[in-house]
Amino acid sequence: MDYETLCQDCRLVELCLPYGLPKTELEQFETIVKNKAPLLTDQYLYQQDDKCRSLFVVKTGSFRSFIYSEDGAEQTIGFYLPGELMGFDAFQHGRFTSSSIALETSKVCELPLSKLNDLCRLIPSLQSQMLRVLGKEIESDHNQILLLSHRSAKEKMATFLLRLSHRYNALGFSKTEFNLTMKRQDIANFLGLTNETVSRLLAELNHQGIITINRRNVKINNIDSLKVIVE
Amino acid sequence: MDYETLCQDCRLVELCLPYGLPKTELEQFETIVKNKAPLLTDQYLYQQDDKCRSLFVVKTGSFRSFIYSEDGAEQTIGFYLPGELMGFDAFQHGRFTSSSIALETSKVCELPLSKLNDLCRLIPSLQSQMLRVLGKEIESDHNQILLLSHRSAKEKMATFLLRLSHRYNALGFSKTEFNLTMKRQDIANFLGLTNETVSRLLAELNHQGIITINRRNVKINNIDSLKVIVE
DNA sequence: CGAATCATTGAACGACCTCAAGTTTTGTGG
DNA sequence: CCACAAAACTTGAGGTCGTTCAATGATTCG
Repeated sequence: MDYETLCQDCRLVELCLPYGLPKTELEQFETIVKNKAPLLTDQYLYQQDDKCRSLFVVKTGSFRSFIYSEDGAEQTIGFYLPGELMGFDAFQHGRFTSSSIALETSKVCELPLSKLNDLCRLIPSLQSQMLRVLGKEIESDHNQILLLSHRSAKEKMATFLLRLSHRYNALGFSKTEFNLTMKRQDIANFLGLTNETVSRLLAELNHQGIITINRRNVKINNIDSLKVIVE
Repeated sequence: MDYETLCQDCRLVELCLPYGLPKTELEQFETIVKNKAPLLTDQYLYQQDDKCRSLFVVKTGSFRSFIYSEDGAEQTIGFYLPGELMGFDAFQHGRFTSSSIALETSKVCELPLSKLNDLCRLIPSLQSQMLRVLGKEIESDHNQILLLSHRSAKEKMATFLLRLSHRYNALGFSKTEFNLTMKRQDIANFLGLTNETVSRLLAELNHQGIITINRRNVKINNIDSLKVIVE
């Protein structure tokens, strides 16, 4: 077996689906994980309406998921960092209702649904984990709804930065300095804004000294100021 | 056993969790369904941060779910009609992350989680149904994100009416005439608008003859016009 | 019947968008 | 490695849609 598929040695195991599984069951889980060739920037992991045969976990890199609305415009639904699962939206009809694209060279673990389902029946705690992760997805969508509904552009921008900071921190990276792997346009679309507005807001935060931004590199100088903006 | 708990005789069974279960398994499922006293208008089904011991299905009436954001303001997350499940957002940490309140006198079926989990292990097709319904919830949240991000107030309003029409139709009710069970304020909040804007938009649609609205009674006179607005 | 809640309507303001031009960075082929 | 084109990003000016504030009307309920 390929070294890379060993969950036991994966630094992300505590954030991932098999979190909390006893060693013997973790070993069972490892056997269903498939490797996939790394994806290059702008390469699709899956496309809307594709038949869904697997779920995917980000191992390295990052992804953007989005939906084509009826008029053909894209709507970004979310960004995925290491340890996060993608593909749940296909559970209803067996086909993906969104597309997922690599924002940089990225690796994923593939979890074939047929095997995953069988294993869930054998391992109740894996079953619970599945539901927990699904609940997390729903909660995160609710937070996004919250953000989009009644927040000013500035609040949206600050929240976006704080959430990224939080997620990178959970991954063991710096919570004050990181690189945005997505375009301004992607952020704007995700937040229900225009890229011009995003550009201006980042410039303003930069000017106020709250962040230092250079292209895609962000340094948060005053995290509390961001929190004040969000309230 | 109370008659009301018999899923076999429930007109909603095709929309509900046990959809597609063979008769013997449906009978098993029925044994875990608990009755609950009907809820009156403005009565909470559950509150944010409550420990989640059960999921709930709307049997009659309707509900509004919402989240208190940090500043204490409410954000309406969704409206629930008969056949729809509530409570999934609690899967992550075992506590509800939203509150649910009856919009009118309403009945629910209660599905105790402990028993439901056990049964899912025994009945694989129930397990699949759970995931399917969860996928539906996620897809519906994604549609809401889509709606909130880049749609004009008019598009939001038209979409809202069309979705209600569609859902009432699926329940066997008229798709052209129904009563709104929620306040203008609730609709506004749900759509990321103000109640004044909702009022004006409904008045405008009424003026154009596309709908006829009288307080909470809506008649859709020209469903195609609504679809044109949505595109 | 009176108070409270819900809904409607008007006028003015402002946040964000649109349009447009310019700058910086990235990518490609010679 | 350079030249050039394309893409990404920034910045400015003006316009618009939806909000805010305010007043009035309709309905519900004790």
